[in-house]
Amino acid sequence: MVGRSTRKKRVTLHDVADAAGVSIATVSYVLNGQGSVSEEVRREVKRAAKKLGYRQNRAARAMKMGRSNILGLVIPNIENPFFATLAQAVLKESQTREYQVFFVDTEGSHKSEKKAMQGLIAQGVDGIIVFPIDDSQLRISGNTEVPVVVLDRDTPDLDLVQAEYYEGGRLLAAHLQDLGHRRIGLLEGPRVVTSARDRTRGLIENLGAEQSIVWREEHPFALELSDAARKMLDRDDMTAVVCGNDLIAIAAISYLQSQGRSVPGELSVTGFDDISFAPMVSPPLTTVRMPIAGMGKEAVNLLIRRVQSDEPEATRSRLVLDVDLIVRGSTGKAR
Amino acid sequence: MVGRSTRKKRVTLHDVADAAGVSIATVSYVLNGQGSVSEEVRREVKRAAKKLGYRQNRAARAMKMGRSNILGLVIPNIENPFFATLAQAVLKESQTREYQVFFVDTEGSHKSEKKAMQGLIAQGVDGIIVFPIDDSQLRISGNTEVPVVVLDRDTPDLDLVQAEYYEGGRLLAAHLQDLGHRRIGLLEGPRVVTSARDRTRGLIENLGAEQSIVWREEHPFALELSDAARKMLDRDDMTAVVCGNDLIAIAAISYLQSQGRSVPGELSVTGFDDISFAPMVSPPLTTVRMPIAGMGKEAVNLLIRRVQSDEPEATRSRLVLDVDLIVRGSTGKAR
DNA sequence: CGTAATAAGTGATACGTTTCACTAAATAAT
DNA sequence: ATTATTTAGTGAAACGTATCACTTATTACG
Repeated sequence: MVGRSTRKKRVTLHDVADAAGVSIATVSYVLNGQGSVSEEVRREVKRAAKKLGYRQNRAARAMKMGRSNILGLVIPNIENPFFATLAQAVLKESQTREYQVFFVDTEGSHKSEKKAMQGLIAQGVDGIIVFPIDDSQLRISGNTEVPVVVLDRDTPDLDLVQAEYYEGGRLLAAHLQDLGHRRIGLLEGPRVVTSARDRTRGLIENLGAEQSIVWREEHPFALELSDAARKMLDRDDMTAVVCGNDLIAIAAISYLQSQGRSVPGELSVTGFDDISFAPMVSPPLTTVRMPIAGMGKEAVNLLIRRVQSDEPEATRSRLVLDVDLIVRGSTGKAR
Repeated sequence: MVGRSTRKKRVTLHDVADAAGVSIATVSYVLNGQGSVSEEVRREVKRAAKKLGYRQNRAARAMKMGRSNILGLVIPNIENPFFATLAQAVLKESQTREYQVFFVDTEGSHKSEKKAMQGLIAQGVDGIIVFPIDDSQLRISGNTEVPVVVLDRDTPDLDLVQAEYYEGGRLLAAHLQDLGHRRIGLLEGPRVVTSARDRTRGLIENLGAEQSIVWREEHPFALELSDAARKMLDRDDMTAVVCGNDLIAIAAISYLQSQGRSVPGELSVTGFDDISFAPMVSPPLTTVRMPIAGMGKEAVNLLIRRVQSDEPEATRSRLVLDVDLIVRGSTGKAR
């Protein structure tokens, strides 16, 4: 029955100053570790602040400073485990750097993506990390008022963090060649997405002389298989199916099995990303591991550096991270 | 070459007032649709505001109003698709209600959960939605300064949104009985979590006379199977395994299959939640569908109502949503 | 000892809003 | 014609913080 909720008034610098018998300027200096103030007073102020339960009013601080210590994070779909992992990394790194983050899930809508960016700027974020839906409106932020770091999609003028997609495609080509696969079906990601195109290029340009793509079909990065994809998967002229990402691969395997076809006995299937579910499906997925967490972390670092340096004209950064081939059970010797 | 990035000064009410030849008070009234101002002036002000590209400074507004229009969302692990879906719903509903949300992933750490709540309050959020890791420190927010809505975990004094867990357990019991399963293994969720206990209770208290739990093992809500769990799954005295949630079920199926045991031929397996992957694993998962999105949405509504009504002593709400049994391929007749 | 430099601390201002209290003009009521 | 009411608009005071410019006391320097 002690502390009956909802204290009416918030404790302010003023209150602390009164309690400690000093000026509010001094309190401010102490709490920010600035100015010159004796050890004695410093201790007393800290004691008073703690005792009264003082908490900085961030809104006031943000207004005074012109900086909010808030970042914006815009992603297409948090239900995709890839983005979940990415978001987690971004949040974690932001946390340790003392930034809070406004999170927006555009659910794949361009309109919502645009609105999100606008909204975040209006809210006064210091910077934005965005994983665009596709390449179609890269210029969203052409003349934006805050620093922006773009993930995955190559964008003129903006800082970029991405991975070695081409190399990932190459690794898959090599792996399938080792296993003796000659006729390959391709369930590629949206062509309007740079990173999807790069994977495909990496694959195709590194196929062995005897290997070939017997069919290819564009498919969204989602768990629900399109009719066209099903039709392709029903074909019998391939021994391996390369999928644009793990979600597509998982859906494909599920469909193939439902049709009574064995993976990898009859067909090998590969994914891309290595999301957390990849090892848990049956059979476990052979895939290309993306440095997802690393991308998130680097994006935050890049952005904060940009936010804190006042020279906005610093040259644009472009960070490209390594990928690895992870061989699991969904690929095997070609029959 | 038109708008060379980084405008130095932000446009303020002052600028708009000057441009429109009125006072800043008038501008404020117009932009907020308040006060009494002639249609003529109103138009002129709006025109000026648009022309200058005025954007409200939320920090200043928040300071003046004592409200930020920001909510906090605290969840244990965004990589769990359950939480991803939940987060998505919360974000979406907040968006439409014109709130931004600070997102914190505690990654299962109690310390981080506590810190998150503190941090959010310090940041000046208007309210917090929290899905606690477990019941251990419900009192995190006993005498908090902002409204809090708790998801899933029953907490004294705080608004609550949850689902019919007990009923979910009952549905599973009935389903397994229909299929003739008599000897059931139980891979239950953490006992320290109310909702996990309720599922188990619902199951056990509604078993038929001839049914029994032949073993039970506590297991975290995660994709990685514990050694103890593996040991239990190796046993041969059960015909069905009931899992605390879908993640555990997916992991269990994966393990069983790797041991050469067939699901549902030899063993039936059930999950709980109906996450997006549930239908895509092989075999597709029989599970209890949680109204995940509904929970998120209701939580936001509850919280905003609480935030906007200044009577904090309103009686505590408790919202319990329905669940459904979803029968898929992972359960079959007992052998 | 006189002066310069340093240390410790304070008052006041500005950040961009919202809103209260007020004026001045116009209109309505008696 | 006087008074009361409404309408349109303004000035100024907060909100809580950070920090500049300043004072006073202390120490260092030659």
